[in-house]
Amino acid sequence: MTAARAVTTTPKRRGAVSRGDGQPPSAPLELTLQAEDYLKAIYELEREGDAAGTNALADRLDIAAASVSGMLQRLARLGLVKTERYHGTRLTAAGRAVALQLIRRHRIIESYLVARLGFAWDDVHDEAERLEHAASPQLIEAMARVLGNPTADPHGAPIPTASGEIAERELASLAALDVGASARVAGVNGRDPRLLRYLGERGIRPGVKVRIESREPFDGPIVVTVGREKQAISPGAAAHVRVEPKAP
Amino acid sequence: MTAARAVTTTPKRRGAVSRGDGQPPSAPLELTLQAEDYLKAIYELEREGDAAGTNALADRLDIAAASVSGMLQRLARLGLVKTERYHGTRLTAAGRAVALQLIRRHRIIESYLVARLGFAWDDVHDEAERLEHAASPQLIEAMARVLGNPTADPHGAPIPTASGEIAERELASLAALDVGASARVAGVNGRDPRLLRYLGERGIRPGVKVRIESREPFDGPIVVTVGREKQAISPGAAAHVRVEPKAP
DNA sequence: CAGAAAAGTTAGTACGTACTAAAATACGGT
DNA sequence: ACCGTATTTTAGTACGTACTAACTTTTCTG
Repeated sequence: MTAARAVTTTPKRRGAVSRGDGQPPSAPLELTLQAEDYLKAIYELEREGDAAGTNALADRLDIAAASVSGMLQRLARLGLVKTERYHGTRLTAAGRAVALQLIRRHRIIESYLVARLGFAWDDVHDEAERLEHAASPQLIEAMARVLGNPTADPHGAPIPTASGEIAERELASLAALDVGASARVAGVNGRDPRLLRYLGERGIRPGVKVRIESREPFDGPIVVTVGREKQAISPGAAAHVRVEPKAP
Repeated sequence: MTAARAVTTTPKRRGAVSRGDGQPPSAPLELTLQAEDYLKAIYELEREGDAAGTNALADRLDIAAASVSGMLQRLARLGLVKTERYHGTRLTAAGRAVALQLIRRHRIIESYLVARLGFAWDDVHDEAERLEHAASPQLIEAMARVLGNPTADPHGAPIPTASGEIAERELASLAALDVGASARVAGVNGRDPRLLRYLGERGIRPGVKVRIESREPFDGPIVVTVGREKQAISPGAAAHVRVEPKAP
């Protein structure tokens, strides 16, 4: 068969996940599931430090750094991020709005699964991770309504409002507290259900009071009092526990 | 920069939507969202006639016929369909199993949205269409449990069991009934919410008894008695109403 | 401050999924 | 049996997203 030139004649929009939220006035802004994941990850990394580094992103998303570079350029083209060549990436206002909506979806879904469908708090992350890309705003708001518009998810993380405001508290990591300090557990970061279960079994859950008893050198265990029991946990695990420091 | 040969070194699996149902023993079988949509559409077309034609599929999925051809070859490679060149496509047993699981997901989600989240029966299709690809088996079974394992969705369509059995009833189209015949509405086919709402407003809903009063020639309206009122509807709309014929 | 290590980018490739245009096949009616 | 139309497939292209390899830039350390 001989050559046939394909004359590009405005094909229709493809690849993006339509969530059926018809916004006729202005921007359609349909993002792919992957793009959404990047934005959320950038948001989180920005919160944990400064601009999100390419390798850190690659690590978190389990994607090769080179691929991340490429995607960041695409997101920059869409006006969702601002990348400073060789110096990390930040969300623009538009990008942050998308990320916050995703986080709202995620946390409401987690809350709903635990409250209404009998899921364990340590077993909802992956489910929410998938559903957050598929759920329409109507579904999310219906879930929120049924739950009485919760303000925190089962891990203690605050839920952004529908208009994208989030009550970020000043939190420290359990691993960073001094010996003798007391704190209230605000939440537990982390995607790994085993870690969540492990901590949960030791009583480390949102709302619980803890006190640092001692810490061993050379990355040794941290001993904390939880309720009336003492628990020795690794600094690695403790790093995922977000706490609200208290006066002794 | 000079040429660099990319040496293919077994990259990791990509593109498919992992639903987190870890089946370590045999087949992973992770399908993309699109592949799943094709399988469902083929299932439906097979039920409405014989092998699914490429154009019919293209029509239903709103995709160019050429693209459908390509995808069918991929699905055939995966052993999910059997295509007889130029003569339509059928699901294999494996393909049918996937389609039935999707239909189960879809119908349970629809049921749940109506029963627990205040959605209107004519407004759940699109939401379910997206969620069915993201929901894990655990979520689906949790929803089913909460609802008491329903056997039909809000449109009256039967829900396949978790093991893939479906109670397909012998149904006729309202458009095909003779004048004077009575029937019970079993369900309404269709993705178009306007049609569903239109019919619903006229009392045509699953479970309702109808009687054909008259039909006009040249594709004219069909007059049916619904409850104690007479309604004149177009044959096009009537064709979407599935009924269980009854003795007069 | 130089050189090594770390971090990031570019180049080239692959695959899934879509498109248009054009060719091939099948089918119904004269 | 033939011809035109409908259906389907192939050819060629595009784009998003991923990969590895190789290169560049920045940062850290002796």
